[in-house]
Amino acid sequence: MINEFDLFKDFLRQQKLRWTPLRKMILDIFLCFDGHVQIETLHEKICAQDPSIGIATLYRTLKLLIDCGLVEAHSFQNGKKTYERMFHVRHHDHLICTRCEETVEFEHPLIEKYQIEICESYGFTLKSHRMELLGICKNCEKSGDSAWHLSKKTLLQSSYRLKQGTLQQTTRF
Amino acid sequence: MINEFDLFKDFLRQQKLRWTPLRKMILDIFLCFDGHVQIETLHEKICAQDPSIGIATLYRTLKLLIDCGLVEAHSFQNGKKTYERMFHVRHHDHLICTRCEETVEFEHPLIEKYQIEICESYGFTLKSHRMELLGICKNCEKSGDSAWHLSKKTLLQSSYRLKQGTLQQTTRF
DNA sequence: ATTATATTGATAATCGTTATCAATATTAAA
DNA sequence: TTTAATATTGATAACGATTATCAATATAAT
Repeated sequence: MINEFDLFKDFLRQQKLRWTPLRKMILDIFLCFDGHVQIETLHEKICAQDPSIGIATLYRTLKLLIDCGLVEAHSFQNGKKTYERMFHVRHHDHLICTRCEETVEFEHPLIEKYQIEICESYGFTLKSHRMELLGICKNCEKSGDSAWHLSKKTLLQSSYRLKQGTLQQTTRF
Repeated sequence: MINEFDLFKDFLRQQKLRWTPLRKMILDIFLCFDGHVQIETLHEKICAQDPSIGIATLYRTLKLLIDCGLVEAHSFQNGKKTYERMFHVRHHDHLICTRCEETVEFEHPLIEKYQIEICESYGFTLKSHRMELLGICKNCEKSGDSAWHLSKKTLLQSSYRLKQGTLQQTTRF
């Protein structure tokens, strides 16, 4: 049964690139993680094994892993990307609380089925998908906050900082 | 019937912020666009009316529009964000070609229904969702690239450039 | 062996986005 | 109205994640 390492090796050979100890190590460490990993996290774990490894190599290797389909990159609002294993994992989607950021993974076979139908009707070949349900979890709902949930950034704008003392009153009405 | 301008005005008043001609103008221009708009596009159109307006104000105003729920930001792989109108528009999801980035909007009532069920079963209150189906559109499928679809970035890496002449052979096998 | 090519780490560059700041405009208070 | 307080704005510096560059080294092909 083919595994990630074989697939990566094949890919590299086809591209006339090289299967190096470093690339093996990075793939190895990447596969330790489930779900979405950030570069930072990977880099820390890699440095624990060998601190001499540069961040550029990590980015480069991840790009190769993406190109050969083992990994998928996702962009988030904070400007960072996360990298997700795409081989030998059961697909799942995310339910995210927008207040506390609690995340629940779920899957729903019927939704998947309709996704395929939709793609076909537009002449697309479905490769993957991302579905995020954004809501408020039970706990946060109970502790009921303001109607406008301001971003931290906005709240910290200079003009807001001046009236920091009264902020609480102005944001809940 | 309440409109975007009233809603924004209300929001600003509640936050003790000001309803200025500039903010009106930016909202006005933003609403000219359907679907996803990039900062760049907005800035061009705004500068056509008044070239003295700084990009920082545009970012700031967009953040306010996000905070009051009129706009939603999406992050894309190229590191740019797009801004999408979220009021008085029918909700839709996206079908995206990962090769040419062509985007199709669609909606599917049954999927929406299941989403609500899922949320309820986890005790979440659904506020919004994002669903992106990633695939290959008909055109790109036809022009059939290699099994490994290399990112432009990877192809332009220095080591690849050296064998540029033979690139075509090495990438399709 | 010798040559050609790929890999690596260090670090500079890039680029979208944010923060800072001084000048100006607006609102509130007197 | 005058004055004080606060918000807005534009220019531009700073930031931070990612990428490109380059010289040194490693690996493969001949």
